[in-house]
Amino acid sequence: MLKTRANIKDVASRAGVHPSTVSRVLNPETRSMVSDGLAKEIIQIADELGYRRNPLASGLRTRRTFTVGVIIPDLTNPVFPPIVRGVEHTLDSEGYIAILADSGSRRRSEKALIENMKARQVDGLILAAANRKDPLVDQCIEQGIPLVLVNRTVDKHNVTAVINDDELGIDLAVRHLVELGHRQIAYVGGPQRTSTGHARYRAFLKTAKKAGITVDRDLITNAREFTEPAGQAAFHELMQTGKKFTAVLSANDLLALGCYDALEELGLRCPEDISVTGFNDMPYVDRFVPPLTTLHIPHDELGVQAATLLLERMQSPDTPTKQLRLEPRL
Amino acid sequence: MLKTRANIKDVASRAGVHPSTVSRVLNPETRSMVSDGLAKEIIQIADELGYRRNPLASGLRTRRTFTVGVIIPDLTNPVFPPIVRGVEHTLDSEGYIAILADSGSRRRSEKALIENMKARQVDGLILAAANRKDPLVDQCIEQGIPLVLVNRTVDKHNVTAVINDDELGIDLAVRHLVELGHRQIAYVGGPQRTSTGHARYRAFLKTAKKAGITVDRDLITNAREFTEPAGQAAFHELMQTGKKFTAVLSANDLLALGCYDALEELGLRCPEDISVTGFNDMPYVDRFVPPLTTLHIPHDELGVQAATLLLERMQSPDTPTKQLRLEPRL
DNA sequence: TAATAGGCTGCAATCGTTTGCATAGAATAC
DNA sequence: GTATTCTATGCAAACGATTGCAGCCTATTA
Repeated sequence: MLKTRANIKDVASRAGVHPSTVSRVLNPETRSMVSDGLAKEIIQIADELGYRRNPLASGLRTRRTFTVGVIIPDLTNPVFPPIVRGVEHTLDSEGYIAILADSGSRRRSEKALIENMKARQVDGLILAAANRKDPLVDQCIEQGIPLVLVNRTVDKHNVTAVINDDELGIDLAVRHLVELGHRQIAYVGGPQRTSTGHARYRAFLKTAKKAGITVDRDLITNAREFTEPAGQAAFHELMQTGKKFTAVLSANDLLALGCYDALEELGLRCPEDISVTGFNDMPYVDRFVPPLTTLHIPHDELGVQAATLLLERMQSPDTPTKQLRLEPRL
Repeated sequence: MLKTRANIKDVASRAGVHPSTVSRVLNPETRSMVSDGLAKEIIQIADELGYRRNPLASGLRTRRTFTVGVIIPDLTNPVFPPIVRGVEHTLDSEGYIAILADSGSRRRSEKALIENMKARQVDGLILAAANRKDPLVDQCIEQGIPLVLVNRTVDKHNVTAVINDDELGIDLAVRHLVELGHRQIAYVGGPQRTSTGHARYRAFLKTAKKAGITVDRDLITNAREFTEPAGQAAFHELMQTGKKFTAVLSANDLLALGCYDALEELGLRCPEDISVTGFNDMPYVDRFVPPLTTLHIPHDELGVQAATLLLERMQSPDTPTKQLRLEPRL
């Protein structure tokens, strides 16, 4: 029935020392300033009293909160949970906590979100929803908030980011389709304002040329969003060109599912009539009918790496920025 | 190029008043203590200076952090993201933030997690991973931390919880199967240490009896975990009894998927040989082969309600506890 | 032996707000 | 016109930690 948790003064008075001494003992950086014997004794007493440093008081003084903000566009998009989990676990192991904000598809003023995080004195920020040109990112950099992008990046290279190697991914997918004998491959891309949509699109152009297959501009379309309906619409658009194609590569699993919807509407069958390939690795895609060939992206690892890099940057904010690309596989 | 964000003193001196006056103006509770004219002026100046209250300092003094801890067992289980999102959005609209912890399937010492949250002075806690008898829950209650359970609850009724109406759900499922003509229905349940596993099990017994169908104890088995392999094993167990059944109702979608796996191994077909029904509403189950009949649980709403109740409790900690049951549908 | 260096610990200010109490002036009551 | 209530503001002490500086004591050096 403690009134309130023991504080540093309680420990100090019980040990017969000044609070500052206790503080020094409990802080790894200053631990060596106090004699071993006394230190042991203080630690013991702190344990007995169940003392825990008050992060508010500590943060107020030191301006470090051991808190990082994690902003994602939509937690129900299956891409993000594993990322967030990787981030959270990694941060936790270093004593940091994650405050999570789902900016919502409506982009519930991300600016306000970031303002809020800043006001709460987060030590760093992980952003999973950046656009290729993103004023928010610039803003963070200007203000010197340690920042790591994950999943998507921006065009500028002055930001640390952990992303999937889209070029490799598309390369794998195209080669796979070519090996299956496809020569007319259509492409359903994602929004070009995102780095993923853009990179995959360019990778497709490049790889297709390299593989020596027809690259017909009419068979390439970029959806506005990474959603099922957008994929559906895109597929119909492809059909309306009247051109023939035997396979469609889509930049994202949700788009691929949209293609399925369209196929069904048109009474076509997959893969007999047209073969569909996805990109992103939603869980359980292998159970879909028909099973979707897709690329496995190591989302967990994306999160872990992002958190690791952020920890680094928070330690020494002047480490050069870095772009990390993780390898997907079929 | 501000040295640091404006603080209350800056505002005060610019307005020619004492910091306490500024504080009062900016705090809705005490706003009325200061004259309207002055208040307006101060607000204006605060705006100009881009003043934001420092939550650390404020929290240190008031012991409120406008922060709640959200603990879930595994973010990659598709049940939880919508819950978390609902929680986060609701909290955000009231100025609270969510700090998220994924306790990990290994139950990475939840006790430590809660300790950590407590040390960080969260104003409340949302727990999605409770067991029916959960010492952690008792601990929170003892310590008087406002607490709301979501998704699962405990046996005792002295806790506020928002859960799915499992009895109704099972009832719907059983009636559905009966309408399809099934009379021998097997049941693959979940772990009995969880309220969901337990409630669904009891509901099955009750409903089956009510519906007048055979309740053969041999055709009822409870898995140890809500996982695919556990479901698979459970199904094999059912088959080994040698008893005949035409449908299996499983307490969770992952268990249902495990049943599919087992069916496939045995060369049986669904629904021709045996019909499988799930429970939980993973996204995209309708695309599985064969399509899984399952119950839709309003997970978003679960999260929203949990957050709402928690906000209530944090306002007035003595509001009586409440158990909220939301209705699922087929 | 005296002077100096170095190792430990205490002192007190500080981080930015909040809030009980005091007070000055205005308003009301008598 | 004085006494009494309000109202609106200022004062200063917390909240719980950290940290530059000062000072004491012991060990080292000349």
